[in-house]
Amino acid sequence: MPLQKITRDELLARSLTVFRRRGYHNTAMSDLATACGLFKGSFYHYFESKEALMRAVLEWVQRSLQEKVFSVAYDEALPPAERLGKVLRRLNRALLSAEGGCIVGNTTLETAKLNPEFRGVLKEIFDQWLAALAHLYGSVHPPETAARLARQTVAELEGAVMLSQLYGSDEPFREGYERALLRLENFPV
Amino acid sequence: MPLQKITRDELLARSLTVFRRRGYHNTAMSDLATACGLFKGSFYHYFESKEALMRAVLEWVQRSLQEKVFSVAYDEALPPAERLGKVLRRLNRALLSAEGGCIVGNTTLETAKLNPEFRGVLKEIFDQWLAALAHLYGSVHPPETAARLARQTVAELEGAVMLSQLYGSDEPFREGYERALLRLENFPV
DNA sequence: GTCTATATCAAGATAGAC
DNA sequence: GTCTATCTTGATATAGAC
Repeated sequence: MPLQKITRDELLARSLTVFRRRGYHNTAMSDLATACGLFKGSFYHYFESKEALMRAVLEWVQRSLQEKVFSVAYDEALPPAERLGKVLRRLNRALLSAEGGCIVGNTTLETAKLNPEFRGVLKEIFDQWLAALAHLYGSVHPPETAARLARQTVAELEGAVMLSQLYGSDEPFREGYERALLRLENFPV
Repeated sequence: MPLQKITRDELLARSLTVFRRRGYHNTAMSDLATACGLFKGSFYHYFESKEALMRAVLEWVQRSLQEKVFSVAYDEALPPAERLGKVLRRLNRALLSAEGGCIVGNTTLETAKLNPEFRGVLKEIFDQWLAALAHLYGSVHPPETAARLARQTVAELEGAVMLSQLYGSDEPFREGYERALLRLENFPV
């Protein structure tokens, strides 16, 4: 039942959920159109191709994460531990506990090897994620250690989402989340 | 230039490398045929469908890992630390340092949500992987801790492969590898 | 067991009416 | 801005010759 009108941001948001669940190559323009209440021909009024749409989705994710999540790591009004907790909670909601898992991790494994443009945006996202965590861990650890803990945390969270998705259980992810917090307490978890 | 003859195992091995690099949905039967020196019609002499082929590939991976890698964890002729080193080195060669990353992780994120048959084999692989590591960590830690460390290690290695693939650097993976070893030394890494 | 040829279908994309 | 209709391509899969 086609809608009368839809904003570009709404298109991106709905496309995101479809890509996250079905993956990039397995998603058809008709899937996206249906999810947006459009007929598939109409989609090309907004985006010239499926690839351009995915690029726009990833760029939108990158901007949202930087503005609403990673930026919290640099908010000097809060103590580092609170910042980290806030970042992790927001990551969890925005990225990691959604149906279909993590659009960033999914798309990285499926397409980053093959598509340089996707790879570029995905690297930006991971760069900003790593920088935010390294900045926080840097309040307790020397810079080298902080950077290493950031890599460990990101790897662990992405791997934990994979296991949580596969087993249909929150446990692996919750464990990763707890350990990410402990790394600010001078525990070398 | 088509070969004269090819064994089923050779087909599986070559198909595996193609699926690992290109992903499942993005791989065409013609890609697989070319990699095997066959014309695409000939492929259906061995496998009734692309899905059946992928299933066979995953089952083959599962058997190989259990026989050649995970089984080492239970070899009582060696001390646990040596067993763990051996398991990790073999995992590294078989699964994690190959071009295109890890077929198990890639296929999990791309297809496990959508295809119950793939999900079954993939779960088996992760179950056996987790059990092998938990068994080894169990030589130093209580069972609950050992199981948790196994989950942490698997998650971290899969996430590290993702980052290593994306950045074209071995570092994230090597770090995960080192930490996996330290977890047997009573360090809660 | 492998090849050629082909059937069938779905997907990405475009054109033009409303 | 959305719809209908259609073009084109490429993919899975099959049939039958060699």
